[in-house]
Amino acid sequence: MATLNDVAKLANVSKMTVSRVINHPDKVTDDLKQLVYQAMREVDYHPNVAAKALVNNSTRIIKFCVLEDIDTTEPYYMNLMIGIARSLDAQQYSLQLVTRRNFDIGNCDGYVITGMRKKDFDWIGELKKPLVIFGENRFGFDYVDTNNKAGTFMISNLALKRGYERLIFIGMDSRESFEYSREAGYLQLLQENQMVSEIHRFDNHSHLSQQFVIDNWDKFEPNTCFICASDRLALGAERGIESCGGLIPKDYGVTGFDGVFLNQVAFPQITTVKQAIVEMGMACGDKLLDKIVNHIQTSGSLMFEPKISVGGTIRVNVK
Amino acid sequence: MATLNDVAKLANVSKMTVSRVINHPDKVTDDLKQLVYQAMREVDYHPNVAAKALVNNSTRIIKFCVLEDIDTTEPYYMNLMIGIARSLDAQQYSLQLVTRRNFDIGNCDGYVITGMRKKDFDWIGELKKPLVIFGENRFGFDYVDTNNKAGTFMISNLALKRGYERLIFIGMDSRESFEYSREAGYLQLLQENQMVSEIHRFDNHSHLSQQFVIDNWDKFEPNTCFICASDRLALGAERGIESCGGLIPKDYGVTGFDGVFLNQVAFPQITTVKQAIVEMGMACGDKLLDKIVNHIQTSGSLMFEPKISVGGTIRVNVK
DNA sequence: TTAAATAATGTTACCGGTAACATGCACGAT
DNA sequence: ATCGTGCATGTTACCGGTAACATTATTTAA
Repeated sequence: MATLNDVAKLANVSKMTVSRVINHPDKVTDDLKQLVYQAMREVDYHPNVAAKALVNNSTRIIKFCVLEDIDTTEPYYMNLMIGIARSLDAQQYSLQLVTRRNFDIGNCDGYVITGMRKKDFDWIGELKKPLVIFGENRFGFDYVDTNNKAGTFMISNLALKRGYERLIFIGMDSRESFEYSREAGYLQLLQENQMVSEIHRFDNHSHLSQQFVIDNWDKFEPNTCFICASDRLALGAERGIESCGGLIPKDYGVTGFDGVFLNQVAFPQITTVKQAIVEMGMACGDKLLDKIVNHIQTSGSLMFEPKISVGGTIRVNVK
Repeated sequence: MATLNDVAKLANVSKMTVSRVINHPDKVTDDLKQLVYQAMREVDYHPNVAAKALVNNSTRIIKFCVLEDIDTTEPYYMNLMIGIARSLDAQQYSLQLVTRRNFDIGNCDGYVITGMRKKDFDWIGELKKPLVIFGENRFGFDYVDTNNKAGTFMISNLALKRGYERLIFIGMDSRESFEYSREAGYLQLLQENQMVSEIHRFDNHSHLSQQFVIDNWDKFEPNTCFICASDRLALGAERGIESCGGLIPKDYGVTGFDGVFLNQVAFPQITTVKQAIVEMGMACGDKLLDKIVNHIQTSGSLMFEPKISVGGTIRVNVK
């Protein structure tokens, strides 16, 4: 690999001038810059990341910390990682995947943390390196997330427009911010339309929502739509309805939330709120690097507007 | 952060002695070793990875390259990554996720490559850094994989033991090594039992196997089991059978392959060949680091024996 | 006209490790 | 007693960058 020195010799200048061309180009004359650029191209110069890291006392490593149980979340986080990695690569940072188990092992320059719960507030606050949280939170940490409230509002509205008269919310049994926001979107729509709300909550497993639908089947009149807080719950609801002989989407509607993988393997595919996960991953990376490079303490949060992904679980036209 | 020098001063020795205690402990007397260890503990010494990387002309970065389209494979690879990351972390290496797009950007010390197809043989052969392929191949690259043949043999045998009289294989329409091996396991069992084989191949999408079952429903007599080369195909077959009114597992059986996620979201859950993916990921990491650290050219391949994950798509007892 | 300010480039030292060589000391053979 | 030998430890230089300071050339102000 060619080094600064190689470039310097070829261009007949000192290492320092080459370094300046890269880092402080305004302090070098245009003539020299051209010379140096030319030499860099000739020897195919790429900076040595380790040397930079050493002199800057940095590691060029970003830890991506997944605090949730990985197996409940796999497909989702893979996309997020791809986004983060894409952003970091561009600036020669590399991504390290950690969990609660091995969080402390080894050094890094910053963190992207996801799956944070209330109880994590304390130790995360103690961290000395910049961080970005993936997932809304009310503790003041910078975060990136989907606009959860807008998502459920939007899809509840769609269900209403398609003629379902009763909207029942099936939420996640966790007192976390994103869940509140999703419920809030549903509630807002119902209030605006003077409808009666009904919310049930379960752990995020399809068999629980499925069982719920089966157990209460006699209470659900045709023309009901289940607004679910996750595709997993929607999948269960869909199965429950089908096993009770309900017709989807004619008599019963189901909507999900996430739009990663599960909505597609369901049959019929779930009409869901699709999050722009790869893009959010890139935003996490960009935001974090910005904080690291420019020594910014707080840079505010970022909400991505979700889109509706059309499947076959709600009617295409008004009944 | 404490450095070698800090430790050295505290222990009243030179940097070099401390370095030797770490890297060549046999060249230092026991007394000094104790002294140095004590000092290291006192200042909480952790080696500076960047400095090591600089002097060894290494990067401490391993690229994990997914050559397949990520969206068809998400849940699978997330687990693999977790395994790889776990292995690398222990030795202070960090993992970089790359795809075809950004493969060349930035330096590294080695590669774990997955989703390799025949056409990739050439350029992978040109790589100058150590590599491990995830997924069997017949080009001589070291690999880690499940024993695919044993897997389909095992599960076909189970179907047979449970009394299904006809076994139909639904494979993937790709002329890759792992597919051949999976078919081979099936074929071997059928030959040993003097049964007639029947193989169909599709792209790895559930709706294709589903459509196939529906289109040919009249040809499938009760007591048939579909041995599928992936959980995705199995999911489709399961749906096809159900939509035609076939009873699972009473009259029809379905088996899958992979045991990651999809088999669990199916209903009933798919009886499948479960791969030990996290462990294989760790093996990839360990193998690669071994090659890097010890300058080994070729270290042979590694086959993991799969296990059967029992779901509800084949009978529990003989009919 | 000349001293002082300013801009462009070069020199040196350092980041935290490690290899290679240098030193000093104990011990056995002569 | 003398010398070589081997072992334990220390010194030096270097990996590839960058900050801080030094030097030189060019302007500007008095």
